[in-house]
Amino acid sequence: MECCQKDSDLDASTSQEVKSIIDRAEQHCKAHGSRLTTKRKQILSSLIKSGKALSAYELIDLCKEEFGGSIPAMSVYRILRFLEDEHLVHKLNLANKYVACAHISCDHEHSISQFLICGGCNKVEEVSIAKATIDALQLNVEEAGFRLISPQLEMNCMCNDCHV
Amino acid sequence: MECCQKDSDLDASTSQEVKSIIDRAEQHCKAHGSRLTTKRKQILSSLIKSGKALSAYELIDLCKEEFGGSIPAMSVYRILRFLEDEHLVHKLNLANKYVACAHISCDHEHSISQFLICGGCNKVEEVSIAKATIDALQLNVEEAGFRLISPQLEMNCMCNDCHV
DNA sequence: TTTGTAAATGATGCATTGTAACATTTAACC
DNA sequence: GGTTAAATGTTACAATGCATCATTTACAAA
Repeated sequence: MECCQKDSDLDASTSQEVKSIIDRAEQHCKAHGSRLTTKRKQILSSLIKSGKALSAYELIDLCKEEFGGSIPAMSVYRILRFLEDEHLVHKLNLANKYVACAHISCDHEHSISQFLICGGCNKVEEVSIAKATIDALQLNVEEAGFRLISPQLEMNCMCNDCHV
Repeated sequence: MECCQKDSDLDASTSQEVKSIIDRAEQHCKAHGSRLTTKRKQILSSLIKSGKALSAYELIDLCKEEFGGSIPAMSVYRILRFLEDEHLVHKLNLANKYVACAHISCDHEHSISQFLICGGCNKVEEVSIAKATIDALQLNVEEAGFRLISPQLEMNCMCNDCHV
């Protein structure tokens, strides 16, 4: 799991890093027979650059700032769903916001993640969970007569920067 | 933890059981210097009877059906916040819905819960989590430089009744 | 090149959710 | 009763998300 450790010093990736991730995402899409179009790239790179969880409407504003043309809300939602289907973006249901997957440049399929969402600045950390922990939660689910649908864990937190 | 096991056969509580829980909730409020008013009782008992997660607007409809008078949306939201503050109701942020706390009739303060939300029928099971599991998740949080705000876990599931 | 087809995006409108701001009613206490 | 604070009602509105249909774009076959 060393392949995808984040640099701990900076959240905003350099433009070079972003470009490299986007390239990687494009390869990924090609391999799946789908296309990473211009608008889709804009949305994805805005998400990557921000390093935060953003709502659909925040993304609209950000893309307008950065790329000029305004993308209608409907398109943003469709694009976000596309990116989700391609596993390039995660939807955080707790906050109704979206984050770029932290593992786009990794080769391996990543497992169940725990998303730590800062209530102050919306920064999101995507950390992996020990299998034993997952198993324990899963056991609770089965004992209650339920089946897990979306095993991603989301927790409301405060990052150390925001915490006073 | 045997005190608050749910009957596994039926979700809808009998009117007698509901009344007893409401009485208990009223005592709880009195002890805190707050009042469980008629409307608040209506909302709470609707939640208890349903045994499901309900949205604010679903609660409006349900209360109108059951008690006649219609409660305005604004009031429902205020009442839900009150009940939350009194720990009689949990807000499920994943679904933007509300459930009655499963431990109103218990004496002990209950610990961190894992909420299993059925995407089919909105039935909710509130199960407790082993301390070791909580610790493992908490450790992830701290290692990432975050602090937990609301440790309640919510997971999208399907109950066996809904799963085909 | 052209043309046909499906994918992608744009535009419009609407249902739902949640809350702000102010008005009114109710409960409790002197 | 009269006073005061809590609780509830009323109105209006902002934000979110999506359904629906219109238009544009990309790509392949003729």
